[in-house]
Amino acid sequence: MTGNHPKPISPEEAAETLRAASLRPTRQRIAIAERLLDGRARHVSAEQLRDELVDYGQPMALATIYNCLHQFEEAGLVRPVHHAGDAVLYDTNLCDHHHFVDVETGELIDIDPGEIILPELPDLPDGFEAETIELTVRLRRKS
Amino acid sequence: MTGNHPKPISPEEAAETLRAASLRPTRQRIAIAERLLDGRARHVSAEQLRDELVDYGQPMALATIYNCLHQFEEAGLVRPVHHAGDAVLYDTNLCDHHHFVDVETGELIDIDPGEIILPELPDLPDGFEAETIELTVRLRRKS
DNA sequence: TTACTACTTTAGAATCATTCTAATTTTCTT
DNA sequence: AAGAAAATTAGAATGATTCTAAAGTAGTAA
Repeated sequence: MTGNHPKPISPEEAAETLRAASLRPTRQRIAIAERLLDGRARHVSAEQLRDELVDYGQPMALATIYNCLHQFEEAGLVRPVHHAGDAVLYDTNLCDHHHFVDVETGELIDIDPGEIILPELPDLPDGFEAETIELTVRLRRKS
Repeated sequence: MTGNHPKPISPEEAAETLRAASLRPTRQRIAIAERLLDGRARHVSAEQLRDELVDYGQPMALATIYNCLHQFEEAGLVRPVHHAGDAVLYDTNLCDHHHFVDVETGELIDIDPGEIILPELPDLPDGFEAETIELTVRLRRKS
């Protein structure tokens, strides 16, 4: 329902967000939170994030990045998107929203939420509840 | 638009379908076509298909299965679905349709097409054309 | 602060789906 | 039946992700 943080985040804010999520504010988690939870809608892979952390002066083990992304996911701070063939992308936009996918590059583009009126939820199979609903429009570059 | 074959397929029909798609009707491709193009809506991974082919008495190299699935895909005989984390599933239902995804198992269930009225396509980014549009409803088993 | 315990990070090995390679086999055409 | 082109194959290679076990760090209580 809600979920945009439209402003950048300081290390202190990052630590606070982590504590609120019951995650110890370690150096590594703070650095990642600063990068990802600044309110911009982004789609990053673990490897892209690693490169970004290197540039930012906070290199860390890839395993740590995977660990943190999973913990952030469980805490509801990011959301995985599995569309393109290869790597999972982590989406920092927590609002229900939709994606264009460039089928050639795997790149994701958010669809302006104002543009889409979702249909009503179909009847769900018994014993299940809906977690997310997402429209995906696969795009190909015109030749 | 169209695409359901609501009846089983014989080796001869399979060969014919392959020829129509400019694919040589080899033993392996025929065996796969018989399994996949019988009109049932299915979602199979390469490994599941291999197991099925073993049961069917037509074991073949996994590389061949991947090759064939790609060729079938290019020929428009099956469609890949990339939702669950791990393996790509090949969908034998070529009609535009939508999926429930069990987030725990990765299993796909077709959504009854009558249940969904798709919204209008949003404005596409310049230079792109839409290839497919798909709604995904992620489900979690109620506790 | 100190000491303790639980939690984190880490490098590197392991895994799993998928792709590649180079050699062998099969199909199609003559 | 023979030759050329295409397909299949086993096994190696790749790439994303996960696991493991050891070393480091944070929170806590005295």
